[in-house]
Amino acid sequence: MTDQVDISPAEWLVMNIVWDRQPINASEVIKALSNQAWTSATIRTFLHRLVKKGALEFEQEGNRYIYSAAIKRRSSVKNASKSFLNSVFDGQTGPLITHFVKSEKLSAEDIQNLRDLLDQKESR
Amino acid sequence: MTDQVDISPAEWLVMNIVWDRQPINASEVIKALSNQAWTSATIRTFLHRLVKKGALEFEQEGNRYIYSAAIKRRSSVKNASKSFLNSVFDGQTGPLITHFVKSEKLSAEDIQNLRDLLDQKESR
DNA sequence: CGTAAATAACTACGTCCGTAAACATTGGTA
DNA sequence: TACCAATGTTTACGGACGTAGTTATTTACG
Repeated sequence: MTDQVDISPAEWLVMNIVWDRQPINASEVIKALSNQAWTSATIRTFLHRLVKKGALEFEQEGNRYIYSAAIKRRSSVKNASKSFLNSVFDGQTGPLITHFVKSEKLSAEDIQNLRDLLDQKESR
Repeated sequence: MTDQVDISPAEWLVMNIVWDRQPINASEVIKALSNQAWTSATIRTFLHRLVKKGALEFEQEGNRYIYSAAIKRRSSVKNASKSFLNSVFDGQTGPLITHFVKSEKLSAEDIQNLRDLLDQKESR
């Protein structure tokens, strides 16, 4: 509700790093994303844009910035998930979940967690 | 694998109509999307672009086109879902499913279906 | 047959995105 | 202190996207 910042797919990778390890500086983010085929300049652009969008904030320390998230992960995930649900699955949650259960791997633990969740869900 | 056509969020709404009701002409698509705040010209642009992308094909009948999907819904959903999973949930299916189970409504039927699915999933 | 209505094709336009190079600034090191 | 390396800032660019107006074509109706 309060947030509503649009995060692009590439930017999501950056945000997830920051949410996981904030506060964090640019070179650490770059290192964490070295598996992606991006130059450091590209990642710095993403950081810059995310600050401009209001998704990140920073504190200056010497000549570098230490980034932190300025928006909540929970609500950002919620926004993005809702959009995805509505466009790809026409708002139908059942089919969406079915799809992921069917086509992705789940550990025994994941499965047990889900069973528990479904129990809770039902008993209310 | 074979497909790999990028479908934008707005285009997904169009594709879902077509997959559900093909073959279908433009004005039927427009009517089906009258809940969206789009002019008919906008929707015609989407149809046009989708043909160009190879996601739709058509047969001419008089002065109008009858559209059908040229790509499989299953694999398109799979592609889009994979991208979403990777960017927003960092590839982790468990958290993704948990999120949707927690934050969206599920009918008793949905829940039962899921339980069955989990049983199958486990026993192999 | 002429003309209006429907339909498709073409054009447009600002923004976002992925992708980065070029430039400016600052701080550490020789 | 001079200069290189790291870091941030600015600029760039083509393509996709949402959004639609304009133009051309075709068909149905009066």
